Amino acid sequence: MTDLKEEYFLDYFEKEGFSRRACDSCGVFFWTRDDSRQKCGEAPCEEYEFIGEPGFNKKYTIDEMREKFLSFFEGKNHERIDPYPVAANRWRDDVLLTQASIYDFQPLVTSGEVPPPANPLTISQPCIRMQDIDNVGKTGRHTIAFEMLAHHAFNVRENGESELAYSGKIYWKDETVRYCDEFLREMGANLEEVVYIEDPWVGGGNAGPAFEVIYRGLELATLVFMSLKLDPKGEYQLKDGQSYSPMQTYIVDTGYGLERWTWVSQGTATVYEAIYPEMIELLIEDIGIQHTEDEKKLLYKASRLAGELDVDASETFDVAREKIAGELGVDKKELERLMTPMESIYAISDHCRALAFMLGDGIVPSNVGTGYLARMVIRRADRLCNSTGVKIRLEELIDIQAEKIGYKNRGVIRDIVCAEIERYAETLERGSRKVDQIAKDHSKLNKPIPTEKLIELYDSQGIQPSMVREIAEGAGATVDIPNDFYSLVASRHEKRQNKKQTKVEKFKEVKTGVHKTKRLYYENPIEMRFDAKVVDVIDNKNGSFEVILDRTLFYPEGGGQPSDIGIISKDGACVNVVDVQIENGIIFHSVDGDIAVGSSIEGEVDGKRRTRLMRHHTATHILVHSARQLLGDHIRQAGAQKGIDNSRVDIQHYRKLSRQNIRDIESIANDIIVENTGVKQEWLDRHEAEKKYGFDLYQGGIPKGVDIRLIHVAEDIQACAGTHVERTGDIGFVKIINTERIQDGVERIIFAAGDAALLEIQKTEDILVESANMLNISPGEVPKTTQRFFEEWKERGKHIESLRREIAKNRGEGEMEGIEINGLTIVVQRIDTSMEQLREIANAIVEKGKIAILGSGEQGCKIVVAIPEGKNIRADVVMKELAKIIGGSGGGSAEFAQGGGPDVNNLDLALESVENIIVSIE
RNA sequence: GGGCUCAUAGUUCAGUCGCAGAAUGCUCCCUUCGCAUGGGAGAGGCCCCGGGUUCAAAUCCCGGUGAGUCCA
Repeated sequence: MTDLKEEYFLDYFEKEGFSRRACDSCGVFFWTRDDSRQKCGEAPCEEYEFIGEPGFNKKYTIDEMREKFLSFFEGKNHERIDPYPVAANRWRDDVLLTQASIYDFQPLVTSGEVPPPANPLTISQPCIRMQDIDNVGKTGRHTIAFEMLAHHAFNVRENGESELAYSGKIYWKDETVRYCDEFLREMGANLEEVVYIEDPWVGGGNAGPAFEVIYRGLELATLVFMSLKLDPKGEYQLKDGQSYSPMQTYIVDTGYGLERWTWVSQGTATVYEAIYPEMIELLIEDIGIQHTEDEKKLLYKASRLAGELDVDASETFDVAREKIAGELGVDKKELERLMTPMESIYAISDHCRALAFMLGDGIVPSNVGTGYLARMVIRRADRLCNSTGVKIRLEELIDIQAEKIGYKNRGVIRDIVCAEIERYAETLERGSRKVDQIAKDHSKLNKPIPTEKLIELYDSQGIQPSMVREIAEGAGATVDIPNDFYSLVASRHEKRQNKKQTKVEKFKEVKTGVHKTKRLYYENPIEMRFDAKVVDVIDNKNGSFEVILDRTLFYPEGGGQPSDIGIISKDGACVNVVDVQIENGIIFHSVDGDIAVGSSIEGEVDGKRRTRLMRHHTATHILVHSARQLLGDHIRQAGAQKGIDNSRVDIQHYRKLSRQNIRDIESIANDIIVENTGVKQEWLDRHEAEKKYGFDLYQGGIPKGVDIRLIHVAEDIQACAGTHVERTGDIGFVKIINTERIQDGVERIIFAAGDAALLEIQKTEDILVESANMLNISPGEVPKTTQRFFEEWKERGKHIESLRREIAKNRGEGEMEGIEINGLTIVVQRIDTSMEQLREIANAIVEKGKIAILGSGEQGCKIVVAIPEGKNIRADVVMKELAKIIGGSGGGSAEFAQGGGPDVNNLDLALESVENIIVSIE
């Protein structure tokens, strides 16, 4: 086992006269030009030294700094790349948000499968990191939204396998550190004060040596040399306790914090004041904060000290704040009064910028995935605005940031925020009613609201414990919020089951020499017959075989399109193709009979089925495109499944689709079909495609490979591997059958196209006609008549009810003779009628001051016992005795009991026993 | 993707095997010049849908639908 120590001894350091030292304070190793340096230089080992004393030769705005960096590296032969969306799940499915520039190139570029868009390259990548959300505004340096300035170089080892998509060495550690020094020098930094800390980097299955670049207390950049991959047998053991071995590729992964560089150049008290001064000013004015000169000075000093705050390290903000107050010699309460609103303003500014990025890149608030993260941030910002007294509406604040970034979909962003705030207000309203109820209950009992209840309220209603306390105190109940509240919530979720589906390695035994199958279905999508040679056959030993052909028209399952089926025949004998799969470019035909390797065969695809699938596939593209035209650019496919009879496609949208929306989407889609435009396919280099059409290409998943296949339908372009009709008119027409909301922010559209659509319409029409026939009316009259019938039905129900009551009353008041037992008048009767009727009659008898014991032999055997108030006998006790006789049971209150049993034959016997029972009870 | 909670009068909710309830709104009457208010009477329910258990289900169990929410 080795560590990475020798990796840090660079020729560049030697040449430049750096020396390696260990920090007196924290013990880490670092490199410096200053022989007298004792400490690593990073907070908390040292204070921020640039506050009040800008560290560069000029103050930069965030935009100027970005441009400075990118053009610097362009000057060093790097190509400038456009930023990727912050929603990383638009091109990779293992993460939700973009958290670093290297995310843009994972996993396909870093593994060497796909070449980088340029090499070397430079980029300013917007990122969102939710991990630090609690620190935002308080530490002076944390933000959830930031831009990572970066330059990357993708290298391949000399003995690297030739099959990788790029090759050779661009540059490695010495050049990377030199670039960093040069850029710092150009900015006017004092290189004597720059420190390179050794800090091995580990993440996402990769690792490598890395430097943290520290200048005047602040980490300005991280230079990562990704060169290792997770390997249980690897020779390097790193800080995560895992073993790593060298990768075929080795990659320069740098990250320069745009906001921090801007901050150092300005020397403001916090990073926030450097990056969005206009917004902070706007908010201060809106809230109406006016600080005296003394207060300003105090805040300034406090901000500087706050750099040491870090919830991970210090126990709580409370403790840290006390320390600051002590150091400044002011009252903690007074300090809080000044700082809290400012901290809120900083956090609001940051959250709004994060939301502008998220919503601008098409994230729709939801209860799952990135949408959930967006929802959390919106709610947090909304709470901050309310508690701080911000009067400007949140959507306006977000819009300011969105405008600055330059998003075009600002109308939609505002609408999303409005909808989300509205919804949150409803949730809070609902929640506070619930809490109020609970609080009242507990204050009556004089008990505190238990923690268990708090957790349930948070988990299932989304009510913050602090809100529970607020409401509860108003209602006179007490609440104890445990310090580890959120970990208690987490432990409630811990019992997760890790049922990872391991893909059956069914095709493993295929010899490596087999070539990729030639895919004829792309060239001839309407051809259904073809000739081919059998390349290999796998016997599944259960009567089925996997046949590999040199070429095929059979479409393998993929992209939500089921596989083709059909037949393969040889000399008149044929086998059925029941399933088709693709693995590494080799297509496997699952058949129900053996065929000799090397034989020439004729294949025939089930054309009717395939035609329907193609229609549905093209219709899917058209529907998504139509929804996009109608509702906005945030509409994105969130999943799809093509079928034979109908298909479904899920789209992202922040409001429930209205009936009108559905009709509009339908008509736009059918207009495209009537136009009968051509459906074109195009193979394009993936980076070129992304550049040309954006990441909206990847609606139906992210394809593999260097070249990707694009499908053009009208103005719509999507990366897609499926089979399509040749012209939109071939679809016939498309009909939306139903829509449902499968998650917040995701609507499922179920539709049919062509003859399948006709069948679906006929089906619903049949239902209507059948209904109409039953009512003896024409279909057009169904709604009106049904309405009338329903009203009448209710009316009659009520009428019958009142008649029954009247009958019961009459019977109860009638000539029914009671028997006298121990001074009680008891009416014992068998009336074979419903339970309801028995009850009514019994009630009427009770009204007269008599006891009623009534039995019915209808639907089994029922008995009701009713006793007027004040009689010294319990109805439920009598009932129990009677029930025994009829083999059942019963119960109720002292005044009214019901029961029954299966033995109808014993009913009369039971009623005859009443006298004995009552006597025995007494 | 996983977990939790909820569904009852127009609305907000209580009820938790045994007669379908409250508050509010609505209609009418009384009080009042009128408004606010106060008093009285009344209408308003496939207790979300479908199965099961039970003598008996709004209530318990299973499935579905719809809504809310937490986590990855």
